[in-house]
Amino acid sequence: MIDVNALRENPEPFRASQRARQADESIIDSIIAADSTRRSALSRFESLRAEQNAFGKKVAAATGDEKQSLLAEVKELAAAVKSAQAESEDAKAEQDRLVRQVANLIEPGVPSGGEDDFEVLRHVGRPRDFSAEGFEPKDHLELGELTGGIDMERGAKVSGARFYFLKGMVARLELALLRLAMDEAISHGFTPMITPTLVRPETMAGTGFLGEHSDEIYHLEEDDLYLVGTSEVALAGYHGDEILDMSDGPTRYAGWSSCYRREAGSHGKDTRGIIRVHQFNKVEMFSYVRVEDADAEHQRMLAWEEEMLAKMELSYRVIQTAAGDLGTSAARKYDCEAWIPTQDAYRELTSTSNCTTFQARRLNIRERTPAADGAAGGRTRPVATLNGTMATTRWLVALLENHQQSDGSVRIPAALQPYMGAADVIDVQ
RNA sequence: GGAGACGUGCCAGAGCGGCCGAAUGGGCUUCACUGCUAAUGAAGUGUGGGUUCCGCCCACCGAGGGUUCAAAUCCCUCCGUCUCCGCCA
Repeated sequence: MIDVNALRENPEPFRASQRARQADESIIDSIIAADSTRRSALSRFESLRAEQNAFGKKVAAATGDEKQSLLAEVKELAAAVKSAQAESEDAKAEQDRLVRQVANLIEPGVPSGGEDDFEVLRHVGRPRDFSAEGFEPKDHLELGELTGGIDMERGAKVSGARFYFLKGMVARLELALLRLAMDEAISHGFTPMITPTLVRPETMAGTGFLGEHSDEIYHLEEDDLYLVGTSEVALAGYHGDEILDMSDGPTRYAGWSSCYRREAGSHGKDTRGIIRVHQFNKVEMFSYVRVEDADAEHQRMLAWEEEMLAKMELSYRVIQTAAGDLGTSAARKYDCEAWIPTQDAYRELTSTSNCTTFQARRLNIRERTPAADGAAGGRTRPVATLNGTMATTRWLVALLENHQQSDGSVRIPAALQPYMGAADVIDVQ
């Protein structure tokens, strides 16, 4: 959640952020009003409570008749305390309700506007020219079927639409991709993690996914558990309610997990193949850093993603998402989109977000600041969290299509070959 | 699935309904002593919030409710940990 103290001291950036996100700006003033109501209610309650506490000491010391009369006297006070407490709690709840509706304060330079207002930062590599090579590219599903590697029909039979089986060499290709991604992450200082995919409501809410996107998430009614859409959820919750030591630099985790998405509201979109599915696998980078280091870490994550794309020998572009298309938690987001020949389009393969202190505030994750000139006891403050994609099942789409050969076989990028028993091609069956 | 025990500060571990934000031990920090280390002694050492802000006040003893003038302490629910029995991998 956003920093209410900062908002109170200087509301204008928050108003501007709301405007850029095309969100409700008036809520900022509602929060300021709720905050002052809350604080005066709290003061009232606390002074009454102090009075009651003082009285309680007298009651404890007194005996006999004196005690009885004090008891009669304090009863009224107890009732007043109770109602003041209720008022104060209500005011706090109201402020909370408002504050939780506000998405993260955007970072400077994030373009205003919605989904189509992204900024293209650069293009890397050239899209492969199939007409110059003299053949028409097949799409990833056709290639997957030719190589015996993707079975959508049986996926649908067993589990329904948007489910699939990966088989044989394509299954191995996914494992190779994810293992390389993990190894790359490890080499960048990430600790490998295999995470839970079912989480409690508090964890899901903490990462900011239960807001406007809650219809995207699978919920198990019987157990009140949510299936995660990314291991980011578990990795953010991992240090919930903890005070971290950030003196040795960022704490980095690479999460490997299955991811589940309902894809509600995307009926008819990307229905062919495995580009948009209910279940896929992902290796995700997640960093806890000091606020001052957040921007630099974000740039590093983007660079690491680009390294992976380069190893996969894919051409892509890097975009910065516009404010209105950022998630609730993100203050800035970069996507890398790979060229997909049969769609004549760039499609998202990676996404890296700087969530600044937004998630950490909700999940209560702090660090101890170094004490001034060696004195004991530094203060605590929220850390920043960032996440970024190292690889996902969707990458197979780009790999299959971009590295296909005229006969429908698929070349395996050199970086993946060691993970596939040195095979260099996926043959047609 | 059945029966029971327990959840207190960085760790261990006390805690009659008011004198408990919490004994004691360890750890850690600082200081003193010592040629260095060790040992010893002294002081300090949770988090969040309010404020008339070098001080005072409020809240927090797994979480949430309740009883009471007053709850770490009593009652209920939930979460978690452990033990035993049963069952299944």
